[in-house]
Amino acid sequence: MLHKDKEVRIRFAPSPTGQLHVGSLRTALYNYLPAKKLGGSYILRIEDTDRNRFVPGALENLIHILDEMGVHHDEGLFFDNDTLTQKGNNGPYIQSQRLPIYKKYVAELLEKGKAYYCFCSMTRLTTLREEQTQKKMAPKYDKYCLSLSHEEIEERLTSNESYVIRLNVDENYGEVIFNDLIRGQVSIHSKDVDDQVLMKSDGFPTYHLANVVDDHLMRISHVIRGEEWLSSTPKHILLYEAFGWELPQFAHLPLLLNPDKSKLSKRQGDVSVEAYLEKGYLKEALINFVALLGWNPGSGNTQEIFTLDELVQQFDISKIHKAGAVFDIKKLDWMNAEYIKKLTLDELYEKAVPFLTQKELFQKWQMCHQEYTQNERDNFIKRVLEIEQDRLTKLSDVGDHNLFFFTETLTYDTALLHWKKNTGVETKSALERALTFFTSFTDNEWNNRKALEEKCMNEADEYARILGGAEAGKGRGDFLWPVRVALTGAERSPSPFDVAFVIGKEQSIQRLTSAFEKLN
RNA sequence: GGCCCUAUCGUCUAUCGGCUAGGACAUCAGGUUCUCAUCCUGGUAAGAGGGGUUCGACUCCCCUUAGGGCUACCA
Repeated sequence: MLHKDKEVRIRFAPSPTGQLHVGSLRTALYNYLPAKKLGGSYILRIEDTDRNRFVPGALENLIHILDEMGVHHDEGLFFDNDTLTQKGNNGPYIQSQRLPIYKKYVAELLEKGKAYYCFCSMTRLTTLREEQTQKKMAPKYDKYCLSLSHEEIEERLTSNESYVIRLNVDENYGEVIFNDLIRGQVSIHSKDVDDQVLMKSDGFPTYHLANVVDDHLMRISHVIRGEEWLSSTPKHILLYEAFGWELPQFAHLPLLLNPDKSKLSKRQGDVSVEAYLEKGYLKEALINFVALLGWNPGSGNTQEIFTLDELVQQFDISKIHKAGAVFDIKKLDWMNAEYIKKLTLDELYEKAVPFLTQKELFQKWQMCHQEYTQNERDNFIKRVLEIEQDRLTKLSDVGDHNLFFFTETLTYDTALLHWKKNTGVETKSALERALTFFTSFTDNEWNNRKALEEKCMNEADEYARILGGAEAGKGRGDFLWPVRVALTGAERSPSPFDVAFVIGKEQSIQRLTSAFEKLN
């Protein structure tokens, strides 16, 4: 099926209209993966033929974000050191710089009678469409200008009349049949194919012309794009045939969907890669997640977590699905948490600090601890992260679950200090005991999380034993619960020894003292 | 309206004629545990409907239904 004898050259050809859509990221990936898997080239071409949709900076942003996501192209348009450059022998790789090429090929079409001038006004086209829809017919151009004489065309051209150039579709051609790598044989009758505009009145080509010309000239072997292009593929095939060019392999990808199954849109949540990155999703998780929306290795392979390299190794176009896939943020959350758990502390630190430092709770903490050196500050952050790592869904969640790390004035109901149905007398003695216990620590011991935990658990057991142990219905909780609440003021939190480890000896003793005094 | 595509748990999916329909997320229950999170165990949950073909259909064919895409001098 795949032309193994032919050089594999696969392109991703986005329009720079703003931020990178997650659907586009997946399309990019589904082009990149087979290109790499088959040992071919992955090319980035920019399709900027719509001047009305020009967005300043969008092009640079597009290239930058693709690069940041790790989907690197071998050929095409690059953005190095703030300047646009092109790499490869098939350029330019931006369509607005290829206008003379399209002119040349459209002239060839004109000459062959496969295309024709059209001078119809917008109002004529609009009324034509209205009439057709009223008669419940499919809106289609009526070939009105096809019958224009050479003289008349010349005359109108010289008088600078506005015109477009249309594809001359032969209604009697019959079924246009093609074999889609994902959908199998697809056929659409030529009578249902419109005389598509190929060259707009502003001299720019439409997608259809530019795409076909460029794919041929750039020797693209596989055209892998969204399903929205499926119904215009016959136009493209007719163009390839008009030029006498060999067809590439086509593969039309299923769409990404909203929870209500409509096409993924901004109305129902974030759609840009940038937005997800800003929300604290890791690029690796995003790539992994999006890759699995419409593809999986199949045949009993239940692997869910993939690196980019593993995706390249295992990818197979024939295993791409036909049906659209709902973008389920819950599964992305799970996957992101998995990736966060796998990070080393240093990696987590590097990725999470930007999120933490922009938080008010952290800024306030920093104000209160201006005496801290950079080292002491980093040390504190790393301790926080060490404890939070298993509790994070997104990087932006850092600190949110454990506010008591950052504030020294705890407000809580004294009743919370008592574990279950404790009398309060025991709570007080537990706090008293914890106070002497923590005071006995050296700084060195305090900095060792494992040792701190071990000693703390021993102390809890010892305390439970003194109270009478299991026989008396007493346990570790009689010690650990009040200590934890004293340190956090919260009903839910990490273990007391973990909290103590983060906030330090001095602060721990201070909080225990304060709790103890509350009980008087 | 026309043309085209699609259809397995709520969601992502395995299955390429033999199925007690498997996995993951979510959800529920239990365990570990001072609480939370992590972790471990288990449960609920699916082949849109109707016809064929076949010894046998989730798998192949047809119809219906539902959803989606396209229907621009946008991509």
